[in-house]
Amino acid sequence: MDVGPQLHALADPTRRAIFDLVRERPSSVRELTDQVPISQPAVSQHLGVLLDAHLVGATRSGTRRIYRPDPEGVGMVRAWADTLWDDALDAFVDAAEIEGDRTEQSTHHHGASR
Amino acid sequence: MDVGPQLHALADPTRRAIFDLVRERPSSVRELTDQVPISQPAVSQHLGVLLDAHLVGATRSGTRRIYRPDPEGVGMVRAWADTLWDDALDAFVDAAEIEGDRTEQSTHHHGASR
DNA sequence: CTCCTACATAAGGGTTGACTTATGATAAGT
DNA sequence: ACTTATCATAAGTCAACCCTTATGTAGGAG
Repeated sequence: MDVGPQLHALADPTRRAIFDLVRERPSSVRELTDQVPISQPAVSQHLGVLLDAHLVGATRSGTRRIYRPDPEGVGMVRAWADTLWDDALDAFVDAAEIEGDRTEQSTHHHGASR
Repeated sequence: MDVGPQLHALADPTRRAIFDLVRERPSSVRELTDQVPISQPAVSQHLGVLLDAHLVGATRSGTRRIYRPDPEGVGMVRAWADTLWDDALDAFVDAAEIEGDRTEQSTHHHGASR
């Protein structure tokens, strides 16, 4: 599962702020621009990145475009984060062992835990 | 909860690859450098970013430094991702309602606030 | 039809970021 | 003590990125 586009999109603070606003309430570009200290084209560009990452979706309503969160991209991020958690938990157990064991390392003693 | 540093760190593909290697098995800088197509200083710089984000920790073993995953940063990412999931789910339900309701138009032309 | 609002795209500038080579610091081996 | 191996930091280069202003497209309203 490649979460590259999603992580890239969410790495930027401004873009994450816009994404949070969309999560609070589906909004038009105009509404979002009014709540963020950047220009309207900048907001549209950020929304484009979020759109490519399938983190938000758009539905047209007259001349306006209502952006809302997209479960697809969000679900990918959540699944990926859970994978991180599981592996990190194992590593944490290993680290606890090393904690009381780290004075005797000699050469190769890499006991992989999996 | 500010996951800015964590997301910034994990957004870069090379850095994410290094992080995955560390998760598979705690490793020295030398070992990581041998498995990635960049120079040793570049690897050290990436590890510095991951270290600042508390995504990895380091324990010294002689002249080597063994890097391993840090549950603190990883836990923050997981908790944040779960928040995203919950909120996105609610928003998804709301979006379903709006689907059959999107013609609503207020008579005022300037009342944009929550 | 004409005007106005909403949004997207294009082009340019300033900043951040990732990689390189060169060098310094520390610990182990001979 | 000298050398070797491991890792970090410094300085410089080049591409990616974010924001800006300017312009184009599309859909109501008069």
